[in-house]
Amino acid sequence: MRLSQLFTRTTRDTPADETARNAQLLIQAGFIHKEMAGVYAYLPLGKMVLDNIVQIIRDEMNAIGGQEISLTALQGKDVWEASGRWSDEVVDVWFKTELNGGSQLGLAPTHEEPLTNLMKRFISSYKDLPAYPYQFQTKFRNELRSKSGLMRGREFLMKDLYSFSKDQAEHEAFYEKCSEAYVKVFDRLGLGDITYKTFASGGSFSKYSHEFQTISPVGEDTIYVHEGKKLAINQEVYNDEVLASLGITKEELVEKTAVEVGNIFTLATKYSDALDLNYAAEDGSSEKVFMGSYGIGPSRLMGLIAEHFADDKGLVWPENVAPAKVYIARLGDNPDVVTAADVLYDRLTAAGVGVLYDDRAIRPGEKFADADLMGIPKRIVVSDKTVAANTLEVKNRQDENTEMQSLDTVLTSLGVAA
RNA sequence: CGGGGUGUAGCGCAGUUGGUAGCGCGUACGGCUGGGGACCGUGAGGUCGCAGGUUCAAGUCCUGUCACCCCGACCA
Repeated sequence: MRLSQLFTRTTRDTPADETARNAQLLIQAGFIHKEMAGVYAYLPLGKMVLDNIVQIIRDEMNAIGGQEISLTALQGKDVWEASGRWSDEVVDVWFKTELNGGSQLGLAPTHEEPLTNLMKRFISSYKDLPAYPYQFQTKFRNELRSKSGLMRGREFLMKDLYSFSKDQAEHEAFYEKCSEAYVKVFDRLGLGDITYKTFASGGSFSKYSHEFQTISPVGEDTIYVHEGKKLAINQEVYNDEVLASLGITKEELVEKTAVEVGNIFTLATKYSDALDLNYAAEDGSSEKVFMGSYGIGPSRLMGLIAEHFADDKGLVWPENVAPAKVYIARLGDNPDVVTAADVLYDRLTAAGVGVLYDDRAIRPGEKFADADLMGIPKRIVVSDKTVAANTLEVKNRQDENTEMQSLDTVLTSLGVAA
């Protein structure tokens, strides 16, 4: 993308109404726009980051048999009444509204009920199981107070996968598989080193569950980490019973603050009971479907990644999620420089390498500042100097020093045939 | 939902004892400059959050209301 064409712009000042570093930087760099507290719009560069995160999750969900769907945000109350969750006393974050005729509707805060109900159309025999539908959906939760920028919104994106299994054994095998897939997701997002599978409370679903917690000073959860076993225990279930069951002593654990980036729950037959989701077993008897749910918040991850890697110059995106791999800073508009920069841009673009091409008529300092603020992994300068030497100047976002490289070397290093 | 704070140009802000609104950034045009957000000049840009009240006169005082931020409680 040519920056002369991009409609967003960076700003020097940080927004006054944000204290969360992730929101400040993302707004300053033009990645997002704040619509209201806890509600953010994604602008071109921000949408690219979000899409990259979504795609990584999609890859891994597909790899374990997930089938992508898209459920509705508008929900009738019937299915929720069946499980007892329509009541504001049970679920206190509902946004509710109604049709012209007066029928009550809710903006879905999650999707267990409607999906379970939907699956009744397709699950009638053991031959129909297991099934692993998942979606990326906007969830609406009327939080009393929203904060931390993208990390706790009233409207946010969530990947939720639901497993429908014949029995507990089949469920547990998938539960483990999904857990492994989550590890891959966080590795690919660059958070693997600081993300721990965490033993946690099952909330309204079951006694225990697992969360994936990423160590971060802006986190809202307290966890106890066991480095050797690469696992952790959430403070809410930090007790002797849990410690004993995991074969761990308190002395081996270190207290940390963390952000919940994923969770996996065993739902068992809670929803199949409530909504009568049954199947005919091999012997002809009617059995309840055994369920699980598995969530990851891509928008929260975007905020966390922004927050975690940022430095005093701005955002620093891991390569896998960056809106572009390369930032071409073209200094000046001498014909030879323009030609050299255009050639580089065209070669990379043709090869599918994401590029932000700064072809704007502004001073070099501004281009460097924007390249840093936007957090693009590799910056390549094309100028009179580089053209005269028949080279390109390359600098990685985190490095101080630059390096002169030939066009071929640059292309090869980016996986493009020279 | 309790406590505290803030709403003035696209963004960041100033505005004294009430007297009819200003600065920086950005933006338009011209000049100059050309490797870390330069500089000079000339412009455009406002329902002072909203509603009511007091007053000859309200950005400024009073009442109500909406929104935003922080701390707490709650929460993927």
